[in-house]
Amino acid sequence: MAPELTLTSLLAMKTDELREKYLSFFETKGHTRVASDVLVPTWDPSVLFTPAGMNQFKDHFLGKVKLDFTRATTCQKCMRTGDIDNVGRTPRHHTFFEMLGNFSFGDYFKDEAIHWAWEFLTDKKWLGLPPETLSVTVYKDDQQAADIWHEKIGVPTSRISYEEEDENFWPASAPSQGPDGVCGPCSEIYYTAPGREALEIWNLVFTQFNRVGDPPDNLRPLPSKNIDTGMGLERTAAALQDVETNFHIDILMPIVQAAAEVCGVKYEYHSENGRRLRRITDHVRACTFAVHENVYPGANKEKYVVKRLLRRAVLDGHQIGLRDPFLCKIVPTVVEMMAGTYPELKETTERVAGVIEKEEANFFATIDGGLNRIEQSFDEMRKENRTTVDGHVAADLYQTFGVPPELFESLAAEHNLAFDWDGYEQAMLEHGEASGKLTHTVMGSKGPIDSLKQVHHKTDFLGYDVTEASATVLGIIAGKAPNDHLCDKMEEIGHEDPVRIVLDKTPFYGESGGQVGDVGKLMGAGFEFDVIDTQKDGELFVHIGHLKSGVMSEGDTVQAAVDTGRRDAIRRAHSATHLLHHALRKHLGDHAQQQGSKVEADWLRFDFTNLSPVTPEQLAAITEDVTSDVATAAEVKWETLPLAEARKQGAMMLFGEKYPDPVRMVSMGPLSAGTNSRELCGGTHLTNTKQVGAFEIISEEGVSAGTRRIVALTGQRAEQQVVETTTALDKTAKLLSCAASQVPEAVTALLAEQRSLKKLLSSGGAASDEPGPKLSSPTDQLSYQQAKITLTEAGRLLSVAPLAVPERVESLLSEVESMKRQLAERDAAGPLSADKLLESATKIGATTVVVAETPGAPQNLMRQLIDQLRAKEDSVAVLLAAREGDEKVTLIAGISKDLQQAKVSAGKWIGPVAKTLGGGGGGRPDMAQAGGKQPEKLPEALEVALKTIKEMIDA
RNA sequence: GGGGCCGUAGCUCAGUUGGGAGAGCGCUAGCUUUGCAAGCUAGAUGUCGCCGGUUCGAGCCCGGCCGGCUCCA
Repeated sequence: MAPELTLTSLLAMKTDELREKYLSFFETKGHTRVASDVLVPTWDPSVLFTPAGMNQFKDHFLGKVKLDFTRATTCQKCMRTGDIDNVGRTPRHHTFFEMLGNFSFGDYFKDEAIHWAWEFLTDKKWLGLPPETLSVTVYKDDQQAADIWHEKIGVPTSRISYEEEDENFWPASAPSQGPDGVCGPCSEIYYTAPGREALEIWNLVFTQFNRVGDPPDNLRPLPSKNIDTGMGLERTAAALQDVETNFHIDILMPIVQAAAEVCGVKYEYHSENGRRLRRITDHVRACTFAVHENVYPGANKEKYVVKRLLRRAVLDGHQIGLRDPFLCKIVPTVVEMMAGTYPELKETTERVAGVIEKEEANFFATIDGGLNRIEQSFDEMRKENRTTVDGHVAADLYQTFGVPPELFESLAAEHNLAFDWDGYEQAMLEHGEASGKLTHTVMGSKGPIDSLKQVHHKTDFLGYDVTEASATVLGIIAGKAPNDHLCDKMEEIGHEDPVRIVLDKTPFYGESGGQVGDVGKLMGAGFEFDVIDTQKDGELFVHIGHLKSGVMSEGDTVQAAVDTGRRDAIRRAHSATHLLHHALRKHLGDHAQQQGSKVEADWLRFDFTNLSPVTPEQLAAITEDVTSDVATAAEVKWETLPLAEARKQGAMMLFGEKYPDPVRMVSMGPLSAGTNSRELCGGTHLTNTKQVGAFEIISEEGVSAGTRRIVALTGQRAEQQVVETTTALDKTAKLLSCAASQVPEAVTALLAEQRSLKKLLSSGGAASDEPGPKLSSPTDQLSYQQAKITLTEAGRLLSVAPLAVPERVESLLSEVESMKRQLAERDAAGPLSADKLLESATKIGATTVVVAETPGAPQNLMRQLIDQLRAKEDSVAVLLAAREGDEKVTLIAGISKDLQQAKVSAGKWIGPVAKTLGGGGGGRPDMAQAGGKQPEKLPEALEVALKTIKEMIDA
């Protein structure tokens, strides 16, 4: 052998070439090449990201779906964040990576899997690795695999090792520790390049057991055995290209270099910056794919993971010395490197970079704020002479303000302070506990639904064509998970927990694609069942509800009837959703893609991508568009056609949705603009847009950064909304006695009047009669759209919901009225002044005592008068009282400094006075305030005031 | 889904058993200077996020809602 020659030829093996070779090799072995599933499989609630190649085949393995093929091969985009701390530090760890795999669903097993793996690795036509560079491991009890490797393939026993269940079993340690369900031994293949350590490149999983309970004898053979293998693309490429880390392979090194350039540093493998650049490379690649699939950084679930990945990478940049967004500049390189296999990335490069840039800027701002908080914390530590940063404090700062502990630590080091990582970890653990845990659904779990799936696979959906049909009861499930169970029959009426019924076919729509499930009735011989919701579990439709009368048994024939009134309302809302989507893209641009939607009876919620709020004018234009689309009476059609054909016709496709092939395409048009709406959609629709009836947008709001939400109504609910809006505006106009169009002006004027009255009252000035703005008589007619904008505008001015405007205006008017009354009262009592008060003063020794009522005086004025009196007289005690309406009295007392020194207190003085009035009060020694609820006792109270101050001064 | 923090002048924020809404920057005017930067003096600007409760009295206490930030799962 000439290793140099081999090496040279291997060096030419590019990553893209390896991927292609793998897939075509298994195609020659009868495998169907299946495209990579999405990275964020929203169809699978048990995971946030696709963790392995087998994920998209879960149901295939479990026999829950009808199989179109029994052998498949894929290159799957994957993401794992479990070992996130190791990324960049070790040669192999990634968050985002690609996994090559071949799968058998009850088809071939161990023998073929091992033979083909060997052939692919060693045959000159494929990878052509020298056999002596390969070694394998098997599970200690899997002599069958060991025999195949040794006797059939010819691997010497010296290169076959036996491993424990924690290493060579899937799931790890399943035999002794569980979980129950399908599992099996694995066999790993290692490659040892000249001068390098052995590297695991391929794991063959032989799922052949069903685990039932604890050992012994808990592994039962599966009737149908499966093969699930995984070859790490990056690590195998690294081995073939003879580089020391995955990050140096042909598709990753250019990203590392781009990162180095953007960060303005030189890339060195063994350096802190080297680790940082590799981490940046990994994270920006992961985020590019995630954002491409419309998963934006956010507060929940996968969105949160994306956010955390981005922030980690930004923090690395920050510690390198960057202060402005930079990750976004690496995105084009990522796309360039990955576009060979994933050309769709090119279509969204700009948007992806934009989203990343925004989040980066956001985080730099968070860091800035954090720096101040960290400095404050150092100040406190200096005061208390501590030299170690309290981990709990750091965790608190992180949890509350997002201050990264790494940042805290490095600044602490600069101040020569230690950092308590143990305390930090502990605090974070406590926080995790406090935040609660999420229960994961275990693969291969044995719920009653799963048992049904094994037998029946699917319910036929008839609801596109009919709303009533005869069907057979396949299963009745009662009780709450995990204690739910299948029943042969049920007769209990009035049970509290809903029962779930599975039928062989049904007109009921199961909740999916944002559309809620149908309600209705199942009727059979002598029984009646109320369906309150319909859900889908896999391809089974589950009718949830209550038995109303009779006895229902498995195998019974039922007449299933959907509540058609509600169904029609849902159809209106769903078709209107498509029209709205279409109009949004026309007015805002093609980026206004659906992010999520919910369709109920005559009610719809639509989330879409848009960076800024939609203006009222845009909303009006969008509403008008939809309304005229409705008026156009365009035909609504649906057809089932191949995915590729639908794409060609320009159907809108959404990420994160798993489209079957063929797909169902819903078309409407031609619409008012002459274009058509085409969406892939499984929902129920109208046959003509005219049937939508009325359409009304009732709100537009932000739901997370870069995403807006519109809520709208259709049919009667929309009409009712129109009436309510019109009525509210008319009522407001009447209250303000102005024309509807002038409501905003009138509201502004009213607010101004309220403000100036408030000011007048508190300043003690005289009332002035400013005429309000001249408004025309209430006769003009507004179009509905104008009326809506007008009312919304008024609502904005008053900071209340549009429909709450009349109420708010009414209360404003009455407030203004009462202030005017108060002003008038004060004017009637004549002007108040310190001199005038002095006229009624009495003397107690050297002290001037003023106890008086100051009608209509607000608190502020009373204080001013007291201050004036204190300035005029050397020794003075003042107590003023003013009625507020018929039920309240306000008292304010103040005394001069000499009296305070003589231990006289305004607070103590005012107490008994307030008590006389049925109130209480207090304050500082020099100035006190109190109130009472019985104005009629004011004269008596003033007597008490005089008496009390006399006693205090004399004492 | 759950935890924490924040919402006070145009901006950044302070507001201490609940008792006169503040500072700095910015803004306007005047003064000073040959001019600029700046300096001095005076002044204006607030539904204290919204709604309700407790209280004689709430920016402050309690409850609900809205908005923003943040962490955990």
